[in-house]
Amino acid sequence: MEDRIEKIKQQLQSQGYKLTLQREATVRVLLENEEDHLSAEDVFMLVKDKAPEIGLATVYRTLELLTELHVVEKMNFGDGVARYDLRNDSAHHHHHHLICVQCGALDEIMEDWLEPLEIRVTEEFGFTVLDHRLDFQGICRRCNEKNKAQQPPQEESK
Amino acid sequence: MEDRIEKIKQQLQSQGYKLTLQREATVRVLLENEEDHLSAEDVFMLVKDKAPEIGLATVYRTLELLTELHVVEKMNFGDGVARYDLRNDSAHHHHHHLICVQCGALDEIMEDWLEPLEIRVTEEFGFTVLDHRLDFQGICRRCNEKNKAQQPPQEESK
DNA sequence: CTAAGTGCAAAGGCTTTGCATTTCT
DNA sequence: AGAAATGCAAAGCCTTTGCACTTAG
Repeated sequence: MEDRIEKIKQQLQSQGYKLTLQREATVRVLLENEEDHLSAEDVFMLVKDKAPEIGLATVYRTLELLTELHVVEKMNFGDGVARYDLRNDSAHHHHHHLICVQCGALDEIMEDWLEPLEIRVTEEFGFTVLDHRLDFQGICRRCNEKNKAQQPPQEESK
Repeated sequence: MEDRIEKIKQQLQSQGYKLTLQREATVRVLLENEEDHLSAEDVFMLVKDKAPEIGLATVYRTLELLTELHVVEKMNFGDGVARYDLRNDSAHHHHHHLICVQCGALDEIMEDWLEPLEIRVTEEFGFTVLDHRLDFQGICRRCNEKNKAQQPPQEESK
């Protein structure tokens, strides 16, 4: 944990960036919530516990900086909010998402299923893959079961 | 072409929606630009040729309606603008994207490479797949060649 | 000391909404 | 006729930016 912070610190410093209290607090929040996909607003609220004076703009600026340094990955699930994930740049962190359109649950597949496809992309398209995103939209197990139990209406509510 | 418009018309009517000039014009624009990923603004500008009085709000409302009816697919490439694609709901239209991070080119793979993975998702996660999205980010063939020709600088421009 | 970073508030995009008016069925 | 749809402008989000002040190195 501390060593990972240390590493990110050095990454910042080696690029000539300063190590401010706000930046460290932000990185800590990201580390402590590695499993989640936090929005800037989420990070802001969490980071205020550690650095109450921090402003939302600084959080945005820090997340942008970390994205440039490839420390975090900026993601977009189509709900209009950017979400940020710490990158495990050791192994390809590349997880895939299962997004339930009924209840909104977001599940993850932690394995990387795409290696073979990346090879195909490279060979057939001359395209060098740096990153990828695979999302499935559908009905999650829980909703599937719920629906089976109580025969659902034909029409969607909206 | 006309038959596809007819089909969408009927789809609208069968759900009790009215067939306005604006909606038809919007659908035509989408049909005529099927290969592109138009933003609402793009659609708006194109549709103004056919229906000059139309307002941007109507375009948004129409695109939202068509999304609900699964006539179009709303997409998000992370640049903060929603883009809309007509869905070929006959065959799984599901194309994948190759996004070049250097020049911004957006190429497509028109085949569906994910059938086997969908089966796995269903079996291993009890998740019913309705749709999916697969994007690769990286360097396109053209940029790769350009880079090889003129040994590129070590640092990115920004 | 001085350039980089911060906080605040204002400004920017894209998208949605309220409301009076128009239009389809 | 009556409900649905439209256009316009205003309002709503999330995000970025300008600027004076603070701080890390």
